[in-house]
Amino acid sequence: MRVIRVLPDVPAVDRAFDYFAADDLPGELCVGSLVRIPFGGRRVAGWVLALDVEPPDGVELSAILKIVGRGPDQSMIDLCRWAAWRWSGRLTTMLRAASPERVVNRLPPVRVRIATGGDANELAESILLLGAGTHVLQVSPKTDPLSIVLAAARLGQVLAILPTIAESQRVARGLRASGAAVAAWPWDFQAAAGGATVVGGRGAAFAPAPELAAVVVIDEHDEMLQSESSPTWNARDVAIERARRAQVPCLLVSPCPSLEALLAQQQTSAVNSQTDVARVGEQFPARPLLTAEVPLEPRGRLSRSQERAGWAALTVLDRRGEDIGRTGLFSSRLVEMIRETARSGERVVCVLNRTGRARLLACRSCGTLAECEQCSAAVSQDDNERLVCTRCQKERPAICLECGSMALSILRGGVTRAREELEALAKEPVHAITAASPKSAADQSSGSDYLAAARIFIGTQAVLHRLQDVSLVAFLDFDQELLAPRYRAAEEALALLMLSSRLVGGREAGRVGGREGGGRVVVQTRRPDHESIQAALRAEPLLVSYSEAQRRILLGFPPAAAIAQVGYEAAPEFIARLGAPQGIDVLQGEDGQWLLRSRVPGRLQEVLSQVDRPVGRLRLQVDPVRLRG
DNA sequence: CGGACAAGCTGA
DNA sequence: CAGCTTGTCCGG
Repeated sequence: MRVIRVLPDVPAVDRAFDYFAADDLPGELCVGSLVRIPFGGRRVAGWVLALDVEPPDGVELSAILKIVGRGPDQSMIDLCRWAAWRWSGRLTTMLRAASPERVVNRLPPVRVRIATGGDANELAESILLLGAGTHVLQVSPKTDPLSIVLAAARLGQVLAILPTIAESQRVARGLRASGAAVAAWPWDFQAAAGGATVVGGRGAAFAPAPELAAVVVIDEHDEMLQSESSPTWNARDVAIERARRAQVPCLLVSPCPSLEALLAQQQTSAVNSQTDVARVGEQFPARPLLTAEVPLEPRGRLSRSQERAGWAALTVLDRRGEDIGRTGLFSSRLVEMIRETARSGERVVCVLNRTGRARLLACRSCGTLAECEQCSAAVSQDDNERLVCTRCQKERPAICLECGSMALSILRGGVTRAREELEALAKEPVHAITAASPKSAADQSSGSDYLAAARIFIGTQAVLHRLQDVSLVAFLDFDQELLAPRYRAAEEALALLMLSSRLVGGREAGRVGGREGGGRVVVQTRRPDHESIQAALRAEPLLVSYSEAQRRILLGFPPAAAIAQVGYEAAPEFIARLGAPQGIDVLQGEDGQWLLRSRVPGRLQEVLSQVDRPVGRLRLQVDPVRLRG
């Protein structure tokens, strides 16, 4: 009979309990094993956190019911603890991410089968030779991720993390073809634990890898790498920490590197020592924040000509001189380009990040802005022509609250309205695609229906992920991206232009894309000098990094500061319990949410871990991709 | 989270 | 005061 410590798989219970474990239970009992336990009158799953512990006196222990299977090992539990600390989340949430989807009973002997064939990226190979540390590799939009992963997969077991599962599966196929043993996360826990090269989405950051030789993050700037619900852990940052602990190189790959990546690269030489790998008490090594002294230079870069070749030719349509109220969303020059492209049988995609029919309306007779009768936020008009509040979702018919008039004019239109407008201008069918429209509708592989022959599409930025073989991508209102009330707006805008470059250039091996491919990206803007546009125009993404770094330092946003957003009913009580700790700024937002900010490394995490959560719904998001919501 | 139990409200 | 609702606590 042994006494073991188990963390119940109950989100609200962030505490371990001790249990007896009979010696004759079938299955192997080790740290990280998944077990079934009686808990509070129920039977729940749990993780074994420690074996042969000293039980506290005065408590009657129960016995575990069953050893279910294998789970995350000790090093992965430690990494989960770090992530729970870093993003002020619960250990349970992180352990779930690190556990197999289905029961795994036996682990195969560890045997690494490395990649031998395939076209490995030479630049990646040379950077990997530098050894342990975080290395930023700035590539071209059309650099094939597979070639990068292949370069790493020659070293041994590799962890390859990509923003989407779909793209990770493409890379997995390529890796298999070159002779590597591949584990597709989240399905192949067993193979990963057996030494296969792991390929997956952000969750793969927590896959087992006993013989880890390198970690590769593809498109490390991509927001998909961050969890949108709290804890808002970011796979890139988990990858950096994981590689540091394992003393292996971490390759952060992107055509438009994030400030987080460039900062992390700078730090590895300073922070990367064996001594701080072990956790001391509950304290973790805090990474420095961005300062003006940090050089923003990727360690690896393609030649200028190689890099430029992947960025599509960008046409900037300056609308400063125009009366937008009269000319609408489509400048005559743009309509011309759209018609011309469609006439030659090629595909056009227009991007407008506003759904529905109208996003801002005013009464035609009295001029009053249409507001929500309940919370007075601006209302938008949905496809059914009813008015919907953008804040509280309350619906009402399209009537002016002031004078009862039913004639409302659209000040800012959405995709539905723009589609009608474009169809009239282009004189050919235009297809609207939004995140809400069915996935297969625009997928040319799905069928031989009329959409396969369709040439003009319009939609929110979701279209950029839905279509292939496009010759023209047009952003109808790029200022909306540039001036979005989000602190990452400039980087996000550049990422959109990068993604568009891929779309018009294609990234298939042997296909010529980007500038040489003839595809075009067009932006309509009143801010033609904005650094995001200039960066794409000159194929020099670091232009955004330089100006962004200054702005983040000035305004106190990540990675120059740590921030946390606190919301929901329990927020006031949480803030009250927090008090006014040193090194933390507490700012109250107008929408009942609070923003916490600290410019002292690790201080925010330290303070947040000391506050005990009040009862009730609480949203606590550390360094989220987006504020508000 | 979900069950147990205690404290408060209602109705005859 | 039974019977039910609402709140708080705790689980090994």
